[in-house]
Amino acid sequence: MSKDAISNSVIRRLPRYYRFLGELESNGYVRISSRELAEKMGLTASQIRQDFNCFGEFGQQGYGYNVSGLRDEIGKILGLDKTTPMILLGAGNLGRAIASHIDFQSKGFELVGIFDANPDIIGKKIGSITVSNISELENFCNRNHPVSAILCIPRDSAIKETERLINLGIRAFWNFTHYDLRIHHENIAVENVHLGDSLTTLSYAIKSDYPD
Amino acid sequence: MSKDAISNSVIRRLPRYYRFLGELESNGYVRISSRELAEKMGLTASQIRQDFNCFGEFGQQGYGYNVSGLRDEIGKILGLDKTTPMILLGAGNLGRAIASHIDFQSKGFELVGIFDANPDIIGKKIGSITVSNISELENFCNRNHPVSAILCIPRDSAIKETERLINLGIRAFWNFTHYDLRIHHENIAVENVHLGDSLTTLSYAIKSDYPD
DNA sequence: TAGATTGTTAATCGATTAACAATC
DNA sequence: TAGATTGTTAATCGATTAACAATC
Repeated sequence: MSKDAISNSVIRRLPRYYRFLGELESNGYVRISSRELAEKMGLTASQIRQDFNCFGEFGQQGYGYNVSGLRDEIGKILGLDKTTPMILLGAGNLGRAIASHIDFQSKGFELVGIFDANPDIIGKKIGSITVSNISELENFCNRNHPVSAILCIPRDSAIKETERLINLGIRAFWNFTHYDLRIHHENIAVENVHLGDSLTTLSYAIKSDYPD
Repeated sequence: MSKDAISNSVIRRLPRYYRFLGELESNGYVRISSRELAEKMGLTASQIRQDFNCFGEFGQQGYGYNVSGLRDEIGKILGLDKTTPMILLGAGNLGRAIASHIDFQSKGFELVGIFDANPDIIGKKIGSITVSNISELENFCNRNHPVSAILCIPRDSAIKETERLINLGIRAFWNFTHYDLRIHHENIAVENVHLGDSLTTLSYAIKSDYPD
């Protein structure tokens, strides 16, 4: 908002830059040129310089970029320097796996609550969090003010629960439902993850290679 | 290969068309115009017609598209009319969730084997499949000839296991490892899924909205 | 200073949108 | 036949790449 709107293509590359710079840092790199980074990432040096220049001048002519300095800058742009409370709806197979597999802290979030409707699951612990009855959502949100939510619930309940969550102050959705969330409210962010679409793309890749 | 190469942007939209057409079909739609489909999907009618015309003439002037006919055509393009055997490496939280959560059949695959190195997991059942010791991989592949693999293994073993799988005839990877697989062999397909990057993007969206 | 590499402008490429003749 | 909507060409827009002057 402060600068001209950054294009979506650039934003989507930032997490990958952040990851690569982290690896370089662990491997002892102190500086890196756009040319060398491009080689490692399979991009062009031009693109890398254009991307970084959307946000400011992070490099130094004749030297390149300071690896850890650049990583920190990108981390700040991505908002990884602050964490935001997040809740999970749906503690089935996928929900449980997400809750235990993802490193929320390093992605700018903190998982603070897990909710489900199934009595067999309510009360069980996932990591350090006890699964609550989804009817507790109102109480919980009024007390703890989470601003983001993961949706691992059945497709059919997605629309209804989304509306409910928006009314409770949720402003960002990480959606694993088999349903394309398209929010018409202002200032609400949605990241749809369609694992099925991803696998389907692989089917195309493998089968169109070897025509019969 | 038969036609001029289809651009990646088009391919990535096909699974979504396929999903929407399936829903329309369930809801009793027989025909649909590009204009109406565009509205429902949040695209332009132009784009939809351009996309479909990459593969042939699926519509009829003055009428539009036959919903189930069009869906079948796209299914065939995506290779969903045949299934291909797939194995899973790594039966931790995420691997188990993928194995039980994904409908492989409808995506053109059949899950035929699950492998892990952890003795606590080997021998356990996930759905109808018993987890095998990863040392059995050679035997299994020589007997069953899977052509695709899901990687839910730790980052560090990804490179080594990928090489091993390629030698065993695997031609497509669905990669959940925190590592960008870039295969230099010909005719090997990779679909990298970076859940962490997806969540990181959401951090950006939510935090850049409200500058401090 | 000379060499290296950025920041940035200009050129190219590809993808999306608009327009319309063909045709059901 | 008249109306609707496709298939397809042309125009626009945006993203990537190339080039180079600025500068460390």
